[in-house]
Amino acid sequence: MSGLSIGQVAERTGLSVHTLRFYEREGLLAQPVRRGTAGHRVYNEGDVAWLGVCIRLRASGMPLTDIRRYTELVRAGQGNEVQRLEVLREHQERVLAQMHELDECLKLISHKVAIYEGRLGLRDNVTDCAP
Amino acid sequence: MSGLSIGQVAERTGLSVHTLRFYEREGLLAQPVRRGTAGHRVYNEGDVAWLGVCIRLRASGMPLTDIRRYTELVRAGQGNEVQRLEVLREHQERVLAQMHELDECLKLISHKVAIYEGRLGLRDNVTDCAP
DNA sequence: GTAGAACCTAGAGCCAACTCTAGGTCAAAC
DNA sequence: GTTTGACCTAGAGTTGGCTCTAGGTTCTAC
Repeated sequence: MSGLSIGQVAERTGLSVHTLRFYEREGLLAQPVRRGTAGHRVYNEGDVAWLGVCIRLRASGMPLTDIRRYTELVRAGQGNEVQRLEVLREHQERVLAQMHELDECLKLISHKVAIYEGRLGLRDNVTDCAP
Repeated sequence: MSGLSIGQVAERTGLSVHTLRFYEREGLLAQPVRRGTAGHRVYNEGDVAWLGVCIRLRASGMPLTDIRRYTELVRAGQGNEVQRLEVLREHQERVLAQMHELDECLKLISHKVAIYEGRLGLRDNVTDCAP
């Protein structure tokens, strides 16, 4: 069932093998990756799932250092739930702020798009305005 | 009414004077900034407004090269509305995609937050689950 | 037995987007 | 008249996050 090569994990996660090794060096893996013959990395489903979490966190702008911190807390085991919550809540705030920012930006862009569509006659009755 | 120093613009936009000069070098300003005594930059309200747009675009992840491209189109004057629309629509798509991604991430984080709150007894009836 | 593919390590390189430094000008305040 | 502060240029340095290279091993297929 388990026992994936780095290439397989790369394929499944969308990360490059380079990035997978890099993430490991950076301490983003919950457990140290096991090694098979010739020192080849052997990943399991848990690793892939954890990488999925890391990818989501990265995609939402969490810096690698924060992901590492969180990973270290998870690795340390029970007893630090308060700190984990702290990290997560902090990021949650950032994500919400970022969503709000994107929303504002979207308004601006949509407004401009409407203007240009109006100018090009693709749309009617748009009152133009600068800039 | 108009006639702002770089320092004043920095204060009003939240960008550093370094960044303002950098953005200018990078061609992000719709018009070349006028110069006053001793070659000092003199900005007007239009410049500040345009910088506001650039800031929004940056905040939503548009790379400087794309902002420059858009700026160049605007600078070139009427006749390229189709291209401007293209740039804007492309970015609009990216922003929407990014919002969707953030949404997914937020779900994940909120789920985890709920789990830890549950473990800490800050919340009831949360069914735990890995990872 | 040899060619090719997939892996390994250590470390260099790259890119975007700033950010800072050195060395200088200029005007106003003391 | 000199000090202070805000500005100037050109160019170097930094940071984060990858991405790639060189040189090597090991397994599989021909």
